[in-house]
Amino acid sequence: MDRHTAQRQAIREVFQAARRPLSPPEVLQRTAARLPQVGQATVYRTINRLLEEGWLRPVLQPGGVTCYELAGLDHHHHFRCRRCTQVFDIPGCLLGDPRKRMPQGFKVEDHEVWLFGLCQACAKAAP
Amino acid sequence: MDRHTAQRQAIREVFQAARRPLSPPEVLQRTAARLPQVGQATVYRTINRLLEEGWLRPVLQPGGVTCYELAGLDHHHHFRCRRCTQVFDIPGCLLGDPRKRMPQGFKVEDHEVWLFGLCQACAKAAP
DNA sequence: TTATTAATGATAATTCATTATCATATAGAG
DNA sequence: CTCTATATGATAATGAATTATCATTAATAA
Repeated sequence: MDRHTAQRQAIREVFQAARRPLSPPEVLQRTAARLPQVGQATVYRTINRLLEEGWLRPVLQPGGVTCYELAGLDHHHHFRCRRCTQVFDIPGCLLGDPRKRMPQGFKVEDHEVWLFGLCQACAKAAP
Repeated sequence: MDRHTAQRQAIREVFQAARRPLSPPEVLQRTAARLPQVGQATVYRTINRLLEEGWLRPVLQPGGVTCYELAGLDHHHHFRCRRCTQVFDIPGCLLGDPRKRMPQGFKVEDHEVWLFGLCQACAKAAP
């Protein structure tokens, strides 16, 4: 049976409030702001449960930690700030039709676009 | 001082022959075809040296092992086969201008495009 | 050819993210 | 309210990639 706990509720609300992909340490930090005693094992366990439920999905960074975002968002891409390493959503799709450039016989099923640079806050702080 | 060894030469030739990014285990396997006694430590050490020399550059996969490719190739993107996990080059750039979709104040410096699906060999084998 | 010193190979150690363990706390059924 | 099974928190263990160690090998300067 599935019990409703303060930890799970808080972690869900953290993701809903973030509006961007979060890493497990980020989830821990934000959840601990409300439940200071929360442990990282609970964060990992809850993330895994929310993945199984289809409420979250993984965001696999090139050369970065795995983050998680709400499942069911519209197709979009991601931006990572090289200074603060936070990941942000870029709405819409930036990709042209890949098929015209593919080698013969390759079947494209999915794609990802990653943008890198400075986020608004870091661009101001380190111009 | 820099000594010329059969291992280094072989590893360089493996990268030049591959024409796609290689993971350290792939480099080890291909190098061992010529130098059966080669150790993985030598592969890692040599890759690091070739990176420092600017002869290789890292290819960081989303959710995959780090691969390496020849530095100085023209701008291109990458395809990963979900069946054999090999990475292939996609020549040219598939990206539209990202600036029109960026949130205010973000500075885009770089980008990556990843395509996923089945490579030619795997598409034939598992249709 | 010899001496020296960098490179190698085998393997131990490290790192970092994630998972397992287990005693305790607590949600929710009755 | 009481009971029981699930969830939690602290921490140990794991797994995978990479790096360090060190005795041995071998490239190259003299």
